[in-house]
Amino acid sequence: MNAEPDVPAYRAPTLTDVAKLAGVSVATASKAINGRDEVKAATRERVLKAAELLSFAPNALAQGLLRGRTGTVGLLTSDLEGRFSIPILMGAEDASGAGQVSVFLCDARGDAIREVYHVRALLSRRVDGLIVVGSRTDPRPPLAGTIPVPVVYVYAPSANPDDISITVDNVGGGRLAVEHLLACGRRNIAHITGESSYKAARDRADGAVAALADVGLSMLGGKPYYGSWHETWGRAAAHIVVEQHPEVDAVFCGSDQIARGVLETLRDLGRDVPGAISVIGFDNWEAVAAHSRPRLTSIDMNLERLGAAASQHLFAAIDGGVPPTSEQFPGRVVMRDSTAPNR
Amino acid sequence: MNAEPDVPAYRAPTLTDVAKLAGVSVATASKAINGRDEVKAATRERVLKAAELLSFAPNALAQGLLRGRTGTVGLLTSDLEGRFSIPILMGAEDASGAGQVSVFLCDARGDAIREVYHVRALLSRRVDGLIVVGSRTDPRPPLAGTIPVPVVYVYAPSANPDDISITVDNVGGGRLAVEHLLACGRRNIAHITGESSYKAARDRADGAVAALADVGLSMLGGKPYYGSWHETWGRAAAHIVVEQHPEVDAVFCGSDQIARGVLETLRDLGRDVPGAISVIGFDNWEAVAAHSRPRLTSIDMNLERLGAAASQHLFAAIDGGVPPTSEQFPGRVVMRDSTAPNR
DNA sequence: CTGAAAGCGCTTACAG
DNA sequence: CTGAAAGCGCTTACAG
Repeated sequence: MNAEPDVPAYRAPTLTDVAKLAGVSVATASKAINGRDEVKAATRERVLKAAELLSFAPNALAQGLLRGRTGTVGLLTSDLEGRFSIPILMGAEDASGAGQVSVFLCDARGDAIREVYHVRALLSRRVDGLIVVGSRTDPRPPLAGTIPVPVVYVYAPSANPDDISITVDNVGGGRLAVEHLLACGRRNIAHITGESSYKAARDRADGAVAALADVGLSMLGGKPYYGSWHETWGRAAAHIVVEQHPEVDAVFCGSDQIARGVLETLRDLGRDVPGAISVIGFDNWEAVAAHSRPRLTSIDMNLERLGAAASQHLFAAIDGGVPPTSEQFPGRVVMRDSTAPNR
Repeated sequence: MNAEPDVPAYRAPTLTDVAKLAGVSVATASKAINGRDEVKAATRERVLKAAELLSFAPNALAQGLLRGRTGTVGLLTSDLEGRFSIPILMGAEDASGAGQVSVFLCDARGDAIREVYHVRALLSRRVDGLIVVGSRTDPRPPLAGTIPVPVVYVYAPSANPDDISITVDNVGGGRLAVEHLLACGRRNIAHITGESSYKAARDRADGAVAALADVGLSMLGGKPYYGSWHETWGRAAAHIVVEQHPEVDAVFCGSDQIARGVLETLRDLGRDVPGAISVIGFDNWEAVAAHSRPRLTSIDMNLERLGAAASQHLFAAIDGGVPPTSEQFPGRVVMRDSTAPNR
C-alpha cells in the first residue's frame, strides 16, 4: 500500500561499524569513546568522528550485561491517576534524570496481582532498584518475595519498619496548620476533614489537637468533623459547624477540596473570610487553592521533594555507601488570602 | 554501622545456575523454560522446578541483545504535571502492560535540550519505539535527528504530516457542546474560553460557530470571549456577558475551570443554572466537574483512549504490519446537572 | 599505543 | 531428546 517503509529497516550502528570506519579494532574504538587515556589523540579523533558520522549510541543492553548494572530504576505506583503520585514521580525522575538513569514506570492500579507481575518484569529487566509509591499514608505490605535490589517506599510506608520509607509528616502538618491559625489570632478552631479510615486524616487531626493543647485549647466540638475528602462534605460540614458553634473563627480543612466547600458555604452564610473566619486547606493543590475566592492558604507537603529524596536514598542504597534510612518530611504553609485580613 | 547489609550481595540466578541444579546443559534448560517441544517431559519438569527454586527470571538484557527487540517503549512527555499527560500515559501503559512491554518514562519539562538528551538515552537503551505526548494541541516540531524506531505523537501532533499523530477532535468537541446546548432548547449561547494563542481554544470555538451556523444562529457577542483557562476569567467574563447580553440562556466554557467561575458568578447574580442558563464545561476534569453546584456537564475527550490508541499504533508500526496512520478522536458529552432542568 | 581474546547471559541452528 | 558452539554488542585485562 505504501511505498515508503514507515519502519526503517535501518540497523542501529554498532561499535564494530564505528571501528571499521575509523580503521581500528573494536577494543580501541571502545577505549577512545570511553575516554580511556591509553589512546593516541589522533586515533581518538578518528574514532569520535566516525561515531559522530554514524550517530553511534552504545548499546546499553550490552553495557548493562557486562557491568551488572543497568542504570535503570523501576517506579511502581499504585495509582497514577491520584494527585499524589505525580509530583513524587517528577521528583524521582528529576533526581534520576540528572545522572544517567532511566526509569521504568509501572502502575499496578492498586492491584496486588498486577504488582507482582510488574515486579517480576522489572527484575527481569535487571533494574538497579525499585521505588514504590503509594497513594495513602497508611502502611502497605512490603513487596512480596525476595527482592534482590534495594527498595524505597514513598508516601505510603512499608509495614515493615526495617524497610526504607520516605514519608510525609502529617501530624506535623496538622500542627503547622493550627499554629498558623493561632498566629492569626484565632482561638475557636474547628477541623473538617476526610474519612477517618485514612491515617492521613487521623494524623492531621492529632497534630491539630496537640497544637491546640499546647496553648490550652481544644477543638471546637471536641473532635474533628470526619466525613469525605470532597467539596460536598466541606459545604455540608460548614453549615453544621456554624450552626453548632456560631463563635467559630477558624476552620482547618483536611483537604483543599473540603476547604473550597467550606469557603462556598461561608459565602452563602455571609460570613467574611478571612475577616470573621480564617480557613486553611491541605495539599496545596494549585488548581483549586490558587483560584478560589479568597485564594486559599494551604499546607504543602513538598511531594516533589519526597520523590527526589526517595531517588537519592535509592541511589545511596544501590551504591552501597552509608546505609540510607527512613525519613519523614515536614510540610510548609503556603499563605494566600483566606487566613488573615490584608490591612 | 549496620550489621545487616541493606543491599543483598545476592547475585541474580542465571540460566547456568538453573541448568546446573537440574543437571542439564544451558541449551536444554533454555528450551525447557521457553516451552520448546524438543524436550523430554521429565527433563522439563526438573528444569522448571530448579528455576522455581531459584526464582529464576531470565535476563531481559541478554534476551534483548539476541533478539534485537527489547520489549520496551519510551514515553516522552513534555509536562507530567499537566492534567493531560496522565490519562494518556495511563492508556498507553495499559495497552502495553497487557503484553510484555515495559515503558520508560521521560519528562522533558518542555525543554528541547532535555528532550534531545532523553531521546538519545532511550535510543541507547534500544527501545522498540517512542511515544511523544505534548500538552497542547498545537503542532510540535518532530523529534530532532534520525530516529531509527517508529514514533507516534499523541495529543500534540507532529508538524510533519507524514508522521503518525493521534489527536483529539477539538472542532468536533466544540460542535458537540453547542449541539447539546441547542438540544436543551437554548438559542442565546455565549462562549467563554482560554487564551486564543492555543489552537485548542480556536478549534473549539470554530466547532461551536459551525454548529450554531447550522441552525442559522451565531454566537452571543459575535465571537468567543477569549481570556485565560482559569476560574478567575470565568468569573469576570460571566459578569461581562450577562451585562452585555442579558438574554443569554447558555454558556459554553472552554474548560471546566472557566465553567466553575461562570457558575459562581451566575449564583452571585441570582441567575438559576440550569433553569435560566445552561452551562457546559470542557475536559471533564472529575475533581472540578463532579463536585460543583450544580454538578457540571462537560465534554470528555477520552484521553485514556487516545493513549491506548497511540500504543496500538506504535506496536503496529513496530510489528511492521499494516502501516498505521494518524487518527483523530471525537469527544463525548458527560451530562450532569448544569445544562438541563431535572423535571 | 593497539588489538586478540574472553566473557556478560542468553538463544538458536547444528551435530550427535 | 540433548549438548557444544557461535554470536548478540560491548568492555576489560592481557599481550605485543
